[in-house]
Amino acid sequence: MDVLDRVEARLLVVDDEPNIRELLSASLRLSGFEVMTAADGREAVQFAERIRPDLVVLDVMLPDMDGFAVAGKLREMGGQMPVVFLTARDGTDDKVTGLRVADDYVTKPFSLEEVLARIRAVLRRTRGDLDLPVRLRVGDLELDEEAHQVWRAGEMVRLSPTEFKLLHYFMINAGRVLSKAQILDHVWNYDFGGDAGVVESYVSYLRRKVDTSEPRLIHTLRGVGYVLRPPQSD
Amino acid sequence: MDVLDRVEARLLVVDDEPNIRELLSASLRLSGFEVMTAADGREAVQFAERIRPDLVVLDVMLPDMDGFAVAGKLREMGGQMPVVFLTARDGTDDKVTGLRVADDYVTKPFSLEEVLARIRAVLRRTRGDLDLPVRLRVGDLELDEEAHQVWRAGEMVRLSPTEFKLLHYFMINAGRVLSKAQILDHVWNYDFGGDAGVVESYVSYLRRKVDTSEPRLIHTLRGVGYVLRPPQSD
DNA sequence: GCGGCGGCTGAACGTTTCCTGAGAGGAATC
DNA sequence: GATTCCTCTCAGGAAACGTTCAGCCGCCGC
Repeated sequence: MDVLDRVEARLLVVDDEPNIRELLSASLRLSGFEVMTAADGREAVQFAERIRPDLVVLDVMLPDMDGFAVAGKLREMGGQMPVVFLTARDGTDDKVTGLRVADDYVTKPFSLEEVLARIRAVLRRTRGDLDLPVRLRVGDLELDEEAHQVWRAGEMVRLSPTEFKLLHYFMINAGRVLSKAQILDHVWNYDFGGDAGVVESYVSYLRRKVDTSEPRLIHTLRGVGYVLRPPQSD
Repeated sequence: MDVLDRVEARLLVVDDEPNIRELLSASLRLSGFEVMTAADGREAVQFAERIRPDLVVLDVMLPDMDGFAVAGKLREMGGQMPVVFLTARDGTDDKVTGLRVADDYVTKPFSLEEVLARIRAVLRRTRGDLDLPVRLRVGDLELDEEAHQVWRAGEMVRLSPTEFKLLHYFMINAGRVLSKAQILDHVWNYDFGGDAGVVESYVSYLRRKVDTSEPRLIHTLRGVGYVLRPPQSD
C-alpha cells in the first residue's frame, strides 16, 4: 500500500556516467516510478520541458553545465520541479558547499535506499501531505524516519547508521523475504566490493539490539534470506 | 488463467553460451512465450530494435559489451523494455558490481523455475497489476511467494528451500501430471548431475509436511509421475 | 503365488549456510 | 593527537540441508 503512493510519480534522472544512470533508472523503475534519463544538462532541460517530471535527480558535475545552472533553467520553466542533487563525497568543491545547506542531495557513492528515501521525502513535502509523521511500525517495533530513532516495546534503542538503514529496509519490506544479495544491493553503497558476510554481521547486531525479547521479529530462512515478520497467528 | 496472460509475451534471450541459450529458449517457448535469441550485445540491440520484445533476458558477461551497456542502448530506443539479468554466482567481478540491482537478476547456475518466476514478476509489475499478493491455493493448501510461507488447513508449515520450490512447481501446475525428469529439469539447477531419486525423496518430505491429512493432494501415477490434484470428484 | 519393477522412506554422510566473537583499520569527535 | 565509535573481515562451531543408498512395501505381469 505504501508502494501504491509512489506508482504515479514521473522522474528524470540526469547523470553522464552510464552505469549510474542505468543503476538508478532500473531500480527506480522497479520501485514503481516512471523514469526518463538524460546524459547532460542540455538534454536534461530539453526533456524536462517536454515531459514535465514530478522530480529531477541531478548529478552536480555534468560535462556541459553544472547542476546549479540546470536547476536554474528548470526553475525558470515554472511549475515547481523539485531537484535531488547527486554530489561527490569529498566536499572540497567550493561551488557545491553552498548546496549542502540549501537543498536535498545525496552523496556518491550512495545506496539505493538513501536515494529512495530522499525522493520519497521530497515528493511528500511538495505534495503537501507533509505532516504525516513517517513512523513505521511492526509489532512493538517503531521507527521514526525523520527523528532517526527506534523503539522496541516503547524503549528507545541506539542504532548505528548502517544498523538503522538495514532496519528501515526490513520494515519497509515487512513480511517479504529479502535475500542477502538484495539487502546488499539496497542498503550498502553501490561500490561496495565485499561479500554478503557483512549482512550476516549486521543482522546479528540488529537482533542483539532490537530483537532480544519474544516474540522474535527477524527470522532467518536458510538458503533464502531474512524476513521481518509481525507476530502472528501461526 | 495466469497462464493465459503470459502466452502473448515476446522475449529476447541473450547469452553467448549456446547451451544456456537453447535451454532457456526451448523451455520459455514451452511455457508459452514467443522467444528470439541473440549471442552478443550487438546482435541483441539489432534484434531488439526490430522485434521490440516485451522483456529481455540478458547475460551480464557478453563477449562484446557488458550488461549495462546493452541495457543502456535498449533504453535509448524508448518504449520501456524491462531486463532480467543473468549473473555468475560469485559476485567478485568488478565490472559487474552494482549491476545486480534490485531483484531483477538471477544467478547462474539457475533452475528454470527461478527464471520463470522472475520473468513473470517483472512482467506483472511493468503491466501495472502489481499489488496482487501472489498467493497460490489448491484445496486447503496455500503458498505465499513473497513471504515464502506455506499453510495447510490454516496451519503454517516450515519448508526447506528445495521443498518450497518443489511445492511451488506442483501448485503452478496443479492438475497436470509431472514426470520426475520434468520436475528435475525445472526445480533443480541445470548443472545438477544426480538422478531422479532425489525427486522421490523430496516428494516424500513434502507429503510428510503438507499432505498428512485427508484428502490427499499429492498423487503418484506409477511409471508416469506425480500430480497435485485438488480434492473433488476423483 | 511368485518374481520383478517402481516407488517410499529412514539413516547416514558430506557440504553448505549461518551465527557470533574477536580484532584491525578508518572516520569522526573532542 | 587521542579516544571513541563504526565498519568490515575472518574463523570456529553448530545446525540445517542436499544427496545417496539400502531395505522395504505394494503393484503388476507371468
